[in-house]
Amino acid sequence: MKDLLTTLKISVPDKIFIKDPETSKLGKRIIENSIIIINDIGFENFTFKKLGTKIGSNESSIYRYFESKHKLLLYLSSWYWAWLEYQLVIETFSISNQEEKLEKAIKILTKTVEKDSNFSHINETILYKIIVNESSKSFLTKEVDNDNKEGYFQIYKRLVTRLEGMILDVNSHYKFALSLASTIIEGSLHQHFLNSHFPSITNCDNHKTPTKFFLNLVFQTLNNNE
Amino acid sequence: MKDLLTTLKISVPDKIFIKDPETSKLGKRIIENSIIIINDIGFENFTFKKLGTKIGSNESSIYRYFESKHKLLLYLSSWYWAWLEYQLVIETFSISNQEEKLEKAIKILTKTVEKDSNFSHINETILYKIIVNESSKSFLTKEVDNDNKEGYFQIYKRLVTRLEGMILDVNSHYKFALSLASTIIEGSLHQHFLNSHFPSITNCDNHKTPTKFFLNLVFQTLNNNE
DNA sequence: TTAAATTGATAGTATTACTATTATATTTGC
DNA sequence: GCAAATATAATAGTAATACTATCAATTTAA
Repeated sequence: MKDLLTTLKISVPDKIFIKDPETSKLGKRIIENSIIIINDIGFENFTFKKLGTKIGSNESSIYRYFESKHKLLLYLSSWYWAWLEYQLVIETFSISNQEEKLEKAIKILTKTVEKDSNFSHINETILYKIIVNESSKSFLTKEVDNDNKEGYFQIYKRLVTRLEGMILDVNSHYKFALSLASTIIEGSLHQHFLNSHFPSITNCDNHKTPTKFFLNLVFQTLNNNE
Repeated sequence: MKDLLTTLKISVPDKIFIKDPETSKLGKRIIENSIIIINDIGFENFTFKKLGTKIGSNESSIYRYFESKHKLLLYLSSWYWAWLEYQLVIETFSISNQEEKLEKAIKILTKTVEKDSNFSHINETILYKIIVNESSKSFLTKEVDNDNKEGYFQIYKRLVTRLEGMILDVNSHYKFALSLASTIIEGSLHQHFLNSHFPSITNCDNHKTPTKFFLNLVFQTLNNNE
């Protein structure tokens, strides 16, 4: 897996950026350090000026890569979902038993990202924290329909429909496969968030993981619909 | 129900505001019109200046009620959850059958708010849209732990634990009652959002409602855990 | 009716989220 | 190895945001 990722490039819809940050040293520093700063101070407090200062570069140079910090967030989100999708496809590819395949998929999609794979300038552990805390802001805007039309959420949507397919392969009669798939993916982020900030309204912790919660939820539901 | 609400006051943690908007005409106009503007232009584009212009009042006067627009969002969220909690308690109070009670609770918590009750200056239908689109932003911040300590999320958390109680009354062996409760409440908002903006990743629509999805999910799960 | 409280008007500040211009490096193609 | 193209840096500027402060005018309550 790791080896494959050193040669393969995660690719993000190219309308998201003005200039592909993967094509230059500065671009990579922008991505690497924006992840660190957003995690440190939050997306609202993050500015291109602060990023410029941190990387010893100029605000105006960053604007040549991304037209706004919102686009940068879209980029980071897309990158993360592409990275997860990649793992999902590789790690479930050879599993022929459908239940086993779905189980593996849910494990991948609901786990905490704890180890940085170190194959690039992107620290996936920190990026995962940003996804938990900030990624909803990429679509909870007045521009969401326009952004969607531009294709900025295609990877995320493709991931949901992949999971839907696996759900239907286990039970083709189930009527809410898409809703269940989207609930697993968003709900898992939410349970991780609650574990960190509102432990009184989740059962999830290091032992009772979101993975266990969703595995139980999904299989009890699928095993008992028609 | 409606009659009761004309005499009862929905109460919100009082540290959220500087001056209680319910105690004056201006305060009520602030609440009434902030809901309208936030729904129109989104929370990011909403400012106290724009609100002041709309209600023919001064920016500085609004600051005497809320120290920031974030506090106003916390107020609106708390108000909404208190309003929902009120309905939940009243409408499930006299149901003795536990399954029936939980069913009723899920129906209340996952339904689309479509009719304005008209008992006050607050339009619940529009407020509901704000909850769907903006309420996550009330806790997805760097200040969340502090805000939580101040008690700003107490009504929301109480609502989740009420639902947890009802889940446990149906199946006391189930290990994820809190996580299921929080998933129902947040997940339902998310499915409504997807229905409006990303219909390709949800099965939910006017006929296949989030209510049906969650009712099926919850009862299949609870009926098959120990 | 007088004081207290509320609201309005105006001004001011630091920061944000950019755009524009010009100068200086760096890379590349021949 | 050098010119041309491209990328980056520096500086300046703008309208808007998210406030705070002050003081005057108005309303309300004792």
